[in-house]
Amino acid sequence: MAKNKRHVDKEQKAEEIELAAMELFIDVGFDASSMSMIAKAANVAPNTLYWYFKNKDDLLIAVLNRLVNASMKLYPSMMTKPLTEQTIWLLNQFKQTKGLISTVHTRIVHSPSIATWHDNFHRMIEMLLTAQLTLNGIPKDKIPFVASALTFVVEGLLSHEHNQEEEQEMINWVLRTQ
Amino acid sequence: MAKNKRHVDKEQKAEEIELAAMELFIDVGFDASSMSMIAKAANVAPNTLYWYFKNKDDLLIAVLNRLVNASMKLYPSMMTKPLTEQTIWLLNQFKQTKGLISTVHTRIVHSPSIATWHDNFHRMIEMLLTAQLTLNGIPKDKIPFVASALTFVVEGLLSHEHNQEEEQEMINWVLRTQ
DNA sequence: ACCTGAACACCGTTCAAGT
DNA sequence: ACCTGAACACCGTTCAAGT
Repeated sequence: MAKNKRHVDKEQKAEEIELAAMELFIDVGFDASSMSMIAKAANVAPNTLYWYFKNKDDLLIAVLNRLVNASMKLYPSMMTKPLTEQTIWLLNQFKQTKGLISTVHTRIVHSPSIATWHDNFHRMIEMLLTAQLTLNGIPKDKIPFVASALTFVVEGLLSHEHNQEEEQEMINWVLRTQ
Repeated sequence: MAKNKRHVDKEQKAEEIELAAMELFIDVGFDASSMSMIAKAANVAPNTLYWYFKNKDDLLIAVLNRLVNASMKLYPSMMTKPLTEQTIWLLNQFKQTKGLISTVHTRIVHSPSIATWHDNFHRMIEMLLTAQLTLNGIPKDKIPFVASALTFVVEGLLSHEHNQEEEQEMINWVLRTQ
């Protein structure tokens, strides 16, 4: 049906825009990626972006979801590995989007939708960690604490350069807690 | 001498601008504080700011130095207290400038002077922590590690809401490491 | 429903001109 | 040396008009 085809086209166009935005956000950063640049990369007029996304923050959220989904798709194959290895893997996944993490933190104050996204993201990570820490025999009452500590260390390692040994050492140190 | 008086006036005007910028940066954030708003608050024309500061990032650096100096002026009275208490105090000092921390991290990529400032800031914190950890009998070879961990935990506690007990617990945990 | 040209208010910054 | 009015190129976003 024509109606269905149109729907598919809309999804496709939105995807093109999100992919163009994703590349620019990662390569040159959120602030330096103007809506005009994104539009040009997606072969549409600048204001066309506003047909698909309420504003630039909403486009950022779409891109963030895409990145998280891509990582989560790969995660099942890591799930059975040791927790240290899993954490290092997660760290490296996030490293590719280093810049977007501080962008999210900066925009939380001005954008309620970014704030909500950030909350949900941390809730998801917390659930994932809680499940894994339980499997690894961490005492139930210590889990929220270790999950927080692990989050802090990963974020810390993301925003300050450390070599691979130091990263290993810090992650192991958190996980040795009991 | 007239020459000297002129010099004093220049310092005073620069101070007024920095104080106006500081208030706005803290209250509404760096991005939301336009150069025009800052100029109005300092009773000068917008382009006058560029006589005193090369650009908006340089004005940010001046404000950051002001904030750090204000904290460091209070620090000596804390120096003799237990390390846990010192860290909590430091955490609370930084809490007032929560937003500027992620601003700095975001701008590092685009501004070499912000990047340099950030490096120097962490070098200073590292030195301060190294001295204090030594006084507290932490083994010499463990110090760089504990200093990093403490930095990560403080930054983590700054960007994610935690209650006072949790803050205490996390800081104690890092310091218990040996 | 989907897309665009043109415009809007604003941004950081520069420049020529004034004292 | 210090300050400004006016302008520049750009920004995110809106609106009226087209298909």
